[in-house]
Amino acid sequence: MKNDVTATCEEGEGRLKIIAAAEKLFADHGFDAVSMHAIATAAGISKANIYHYFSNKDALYLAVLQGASAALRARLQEAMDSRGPASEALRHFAVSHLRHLLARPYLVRLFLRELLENGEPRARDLADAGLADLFASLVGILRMGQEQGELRSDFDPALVATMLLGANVIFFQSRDLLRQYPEVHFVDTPEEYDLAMVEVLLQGIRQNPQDSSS
Amino acid sequence: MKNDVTATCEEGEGRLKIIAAAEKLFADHGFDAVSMHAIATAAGISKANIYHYFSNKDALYLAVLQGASAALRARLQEAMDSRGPASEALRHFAVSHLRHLLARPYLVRLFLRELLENGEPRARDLADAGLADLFASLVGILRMGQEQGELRSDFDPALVATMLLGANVIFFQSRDLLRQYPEVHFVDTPEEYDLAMVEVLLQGIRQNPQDSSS
DNA sequence: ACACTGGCTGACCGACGGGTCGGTATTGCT
DNA sequence: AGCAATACCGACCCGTCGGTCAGCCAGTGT
Repeated sequence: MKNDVTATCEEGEGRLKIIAAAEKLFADHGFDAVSMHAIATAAGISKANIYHYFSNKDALYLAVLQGASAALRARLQEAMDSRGPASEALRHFAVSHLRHLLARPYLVRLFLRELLENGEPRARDLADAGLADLFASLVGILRMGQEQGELRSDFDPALVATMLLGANVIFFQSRDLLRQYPEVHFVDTPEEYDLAMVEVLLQGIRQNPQDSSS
Repeated sequence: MKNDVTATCEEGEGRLKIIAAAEKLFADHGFDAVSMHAIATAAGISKANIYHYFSNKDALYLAVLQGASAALRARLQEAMDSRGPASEALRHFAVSHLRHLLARPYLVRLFLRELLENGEPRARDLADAGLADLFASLVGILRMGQEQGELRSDFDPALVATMLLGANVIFFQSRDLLRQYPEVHFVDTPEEYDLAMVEVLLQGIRQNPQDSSS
């Protein structure tokens, strides 16, 4: 025993290689479509060796999800600190959120997969908790904006939070698909997309009497 | 041969039972997690009998997807005929779209699953085509509204179409999750959600000088 | 009565899945 | 050096997978 605790979760070079390989494969193909042999090969080790680190396939999957959850939460923490006016906070949140989605596509797809699952719970709670965090923080921003009079108070913060999250998720999820349509020109500029999206949320799209220029 | 054509695709009682069972199972658990035996049991027939109707598992899956695609497209046709002012057309579209999503949750999850897939193409194109239809029709409505001066012309129709679709999809996808939060009270009233959502899109959420009452 | 045909089945096959076992290479401590 | 623990592997076990096959059992035309 060279150090105090090894049973927690950190350290372990081989472990990390396994998790990294499994993360990508699970995200790309789903739990059942990925064999332990495939993971082992991708990680450059033998299948039996995986069982040296993880008791079974579910445990490995859970570890991957937990790692993903921790990573995403950590990175999204930045998006969640809201300072300044609500409009600015919203813009910051949206752009930051989308950037993190795009930076970790495997983890995100892992989460979306879990959200779709209707059979084994496996790690639903983890995915749920992640989304709930985002949701709560967004609602907080909006409510603050309402209390300070910057935003109208006759709309449901939860509704707008859902819309913003939905806009980001669908952008992430159907980006490749949208890319095939030439009339869509925001596919490769996520920040632009998000800024315009937040602007629509903020200003609305209906022709307003007082602004008709540009 | 009691009737003219049997080789096309319709009719076939056993066939339909198989497809119905497979549809639910595939939507709930995904392609790889569902065994032919499970489908057979759910359909109340023997596994071998499935191969009497479908050449293999992929063919069955494809048939399910095609059926789903046809069903969804047919039902969504109603949502896509846009008459009247753009605002009304949008409301109609959104509510109708969401209603159809909620009425056929299995099919929809099947599609979302396919959209997530990154491995075998299997039936990506079908799912893609379905989404593209919706997208195109929505963009059409918005563009019309712009040309007729009802909507501002400085926003990207594709952007707003994406937002609306995203809002509906995320509502569908995370409905159960949202239900656990008491502050969210639109979970069980999809029409209300969609009307409010479209209203936000149309009117915006920023405090406008000219309207401050209710 | 007969054969024939289409819906249907249980028994079966090879392949591959997750998981185990016995054993070896490597490391680090004394 | 000796020793124990760790990291790792090839071979194997057994259940289940997708898929096949020979045949059963209605119905039905002759």
